[in-house]
Amino acid sequence: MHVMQVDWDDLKTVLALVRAGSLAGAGNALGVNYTTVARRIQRAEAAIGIKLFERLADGYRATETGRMVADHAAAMEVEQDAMLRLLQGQDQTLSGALVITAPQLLIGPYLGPVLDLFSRRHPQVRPWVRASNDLLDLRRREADLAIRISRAPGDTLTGLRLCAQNTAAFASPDVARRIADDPEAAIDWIVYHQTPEVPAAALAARPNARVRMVFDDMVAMVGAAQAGLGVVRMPMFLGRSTPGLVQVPAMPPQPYADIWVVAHPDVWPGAKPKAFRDLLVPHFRARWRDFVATPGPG
Amino acid sequence: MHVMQVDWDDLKTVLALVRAGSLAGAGNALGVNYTTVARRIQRAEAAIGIKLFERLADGYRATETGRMVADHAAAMEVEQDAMLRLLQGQDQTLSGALVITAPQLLIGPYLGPVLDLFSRRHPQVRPWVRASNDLLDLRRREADLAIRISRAPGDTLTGLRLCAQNTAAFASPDVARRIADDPEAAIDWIVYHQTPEVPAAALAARPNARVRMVFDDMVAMVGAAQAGLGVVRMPMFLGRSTPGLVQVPAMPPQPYADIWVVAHPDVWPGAKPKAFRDLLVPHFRARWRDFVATPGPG
DNA sequence: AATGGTACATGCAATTATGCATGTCATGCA
DNA sequence: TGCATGACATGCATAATTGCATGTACCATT
Repeated sequence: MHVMQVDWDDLKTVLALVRAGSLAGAGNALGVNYTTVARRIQRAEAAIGIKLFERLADGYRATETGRMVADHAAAMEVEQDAMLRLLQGQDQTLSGALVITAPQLLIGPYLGPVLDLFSRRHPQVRPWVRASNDLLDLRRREADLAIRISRAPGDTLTGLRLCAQNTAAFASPDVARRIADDPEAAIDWIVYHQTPEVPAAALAARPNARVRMVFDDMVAMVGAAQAGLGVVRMPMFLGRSTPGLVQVPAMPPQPYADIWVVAHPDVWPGAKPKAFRDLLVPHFRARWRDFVATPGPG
Repeated sequence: MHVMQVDWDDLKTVLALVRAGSLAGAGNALGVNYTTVARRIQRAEAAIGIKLFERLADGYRATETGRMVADHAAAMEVEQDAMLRLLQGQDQTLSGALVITAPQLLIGPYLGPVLDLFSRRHPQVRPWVRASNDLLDLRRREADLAIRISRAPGDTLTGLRLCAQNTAAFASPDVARRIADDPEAAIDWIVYHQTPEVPAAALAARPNARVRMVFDDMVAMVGAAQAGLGVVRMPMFLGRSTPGLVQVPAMPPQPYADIWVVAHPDVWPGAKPKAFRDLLVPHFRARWRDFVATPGPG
């Protein structure tokens, strides 16, 4: 029996399985077959001489030793990510993948044209778009560039402000007509689960209002508005660019967080992220009026 | 082309090659064939898209990027070593390898019997002895236990003092006879390269003395003394246990650093290191007189 | 009780990685 | 100049790893 040695990729596999809880989940994360995950775990356990996981009916559960091993593997992953970020930041080629994340509803009308232009300008670069309303972890390289709605780029990220924005009230034409015909009619609001009340600014404008439905998904919420189920407060770019919605006077336009493009400082100088920003920033700067209530200076 | 992914074992291979400077050296360190090292380096360079090494006639030389990658891989290795130390410290089995390092000349007469007993007591444990006068890096797991000559265990290590010791002057019987026959005769010293002068205590006892030869290897130096080339200051246990050497009055016995057994704190509690200490400590405690000048309390 | 879905275990075939053998090149020494 | 040594490159055979297919088990739902 030799001195204890574990393949580093087996440690990575242990980490993936601790995180995922199942062979299939870990295999997806690693890009290998789930039977490969099972065999690597067996190999790691043989090398270490201790069980790292209990095999349960509904998946693998890490033992205390398994969690300890995963903690160290996570620290190794931090080093790998730091290295890869530096490599990306130094990468002056315009070929290979560029991972961009943005909220789903911002991609179609605004990122779409930029991606189209970018792809024509730089055919060797493959944009990989990760639509997500969650903030992906740029330190862990879940994306290279992120378009975010926030008030600042974030303490650890480098960013550029794309434009300011407002929210306003939008509804289907039928709902809009009913509101216009009867200024005293009750307003049915469809609200987002994170702020499940009638907006304060809306109550000031039209007090006779109630929350009719609460949604936890913005796409579905927009669909509900299109279907005439009520009034939705949404960013003005979204209301204006969604067919079947019109702005209604249920709430005056409100200030909202800005739109930013951000990246990890290590990645920011890379040629690919820079090339994408070179097209993105002018595109947004040319269309800032779409995002705010008045066509004056923002 | 996918998002950049590098096998972690390939990163480990990059680190080994930066350290070794040649494919063969790296292969030795990793326990794989040198052609495997070459292919893993090619694989890593393909995955990253940048050359990590220049191929020179006398080996591989890391580029700046190669060194950066190796730095991160070294940090990953620190994590691996911390994990493995914890695993070893928690290991309550008495099977598998135990790596012990000690100065060459201490092994034969003193560790040999302990190793013999230990191996009989615990046949499932395989001692792996690394004879070295250099201090191996216990944090990097170059050894599990170290027998060292020093004044303290070291800031980051856990240790037990085995015994005190003195040095004295030893020579061949012929040289000893010449010294005894003529108290005014010049003394030829053979000295160690780190302190290449006649010992001050020797000059006080016999001022007519000179450095005849300087050695950088203790084993060779002992051999030179046996061959009658001069007087050597050495630990008393060594002089006493080496055939063909006798103590000579060229220098009174001098205080010298103690002998310790040390380990990394994470590894110290493990069953194997503890079992070895359980035999080692009594063995030395029973023979402390071998190491000092007088048979009184040390 | 039956069914569908999810998860894991295992044997076999395919793919990938590795080691060996051979050849080439550069360098230092006699 | 010739030889020995050390280093790397490459093709081929072998060994190891991986993915696929099949089977079993468990749980939730109907």
